[in-house]
Amino acid sequence: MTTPQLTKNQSLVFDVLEKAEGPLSAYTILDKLRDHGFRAPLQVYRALEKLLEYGVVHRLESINSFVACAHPGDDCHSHGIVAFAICESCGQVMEFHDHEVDHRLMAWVRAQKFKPEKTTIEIRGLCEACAA
Amino acid sequence: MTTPQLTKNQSLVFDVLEKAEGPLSAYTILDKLRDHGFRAPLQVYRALEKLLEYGVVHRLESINSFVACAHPGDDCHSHGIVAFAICESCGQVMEFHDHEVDHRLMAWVRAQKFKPEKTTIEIRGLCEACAA
DNA sequence: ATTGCACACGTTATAGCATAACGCAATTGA
DNA sequence: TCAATTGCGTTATGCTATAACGTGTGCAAT
Repeated sequence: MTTPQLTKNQSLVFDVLEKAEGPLSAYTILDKLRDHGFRAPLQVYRALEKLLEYGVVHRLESINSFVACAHPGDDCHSHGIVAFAICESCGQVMEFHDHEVDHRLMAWVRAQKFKPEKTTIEIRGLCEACAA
Repeated sequence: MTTPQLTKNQSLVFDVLEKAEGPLSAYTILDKLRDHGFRAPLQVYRALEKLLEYGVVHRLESINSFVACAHPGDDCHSHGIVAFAICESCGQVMEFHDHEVDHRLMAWVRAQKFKPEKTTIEIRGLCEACAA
């Protein structure tokens, strides 16, 4: 799937996420876009919904926040399962992929005849700098 | 770590979760315990906090819900990373462990000098029965 | 050209999830 | 006895997410 041209709201939300140091909540995004005419949460959530669908933004379930995908110009849906390491001190997020992990999880899923739609892997802890 | 004697509120919350077919939200638990004197969310959240700490209950981050651990009498913290498959149709949850997945994730973490505190693996989709 | 549809958008209101801050009571251990 | 800890109850509040309504625009089929 290729990413279609973004609408105005989608572009604004995406730009905010791309320029951010770490993940942002929908309401934080809203606050950053008030100067651009945003007034209500739905304006953010609707844009996020599309950006998630296009695979250019990820949702971090464990902290109710969103980040721009670490692979600019690419569709993350094609990389298999995406895993995240989230520093609880500085908020930095590292995104990675491990095919062996994918393989093991998919093997389990297959054995159970479970039909996966969306898989979340999130490691919360301290990054190297913050753990020192 | 062994599980200490549960307090009254902790027991009530745990019993509700154990008897439930699937995961419950904190507010659902609250409603089920109104007859037992529960009046406020904090009564539930405080009990859950302890039950999570004892490892007898898990939090499902992706659906803001809680389940009793599938290994009665045991402390799940000792099983390594716990993974969940959550059926989005019937709500059923399957809990499993895969040491190879643990190993791969811990290898990555180690290479990055990241210090993990809590790891979430959740697969949402359809169980065999619901996918048919 | 107009009708019908799909989609993005704006607004208001509401639902659902979680915690802050206060105070009280019981327990424990120095 | 005193202080520290823990559990509990209550009120209030904050954060996260969606429902439901209506508007406008572009575009394709008739």
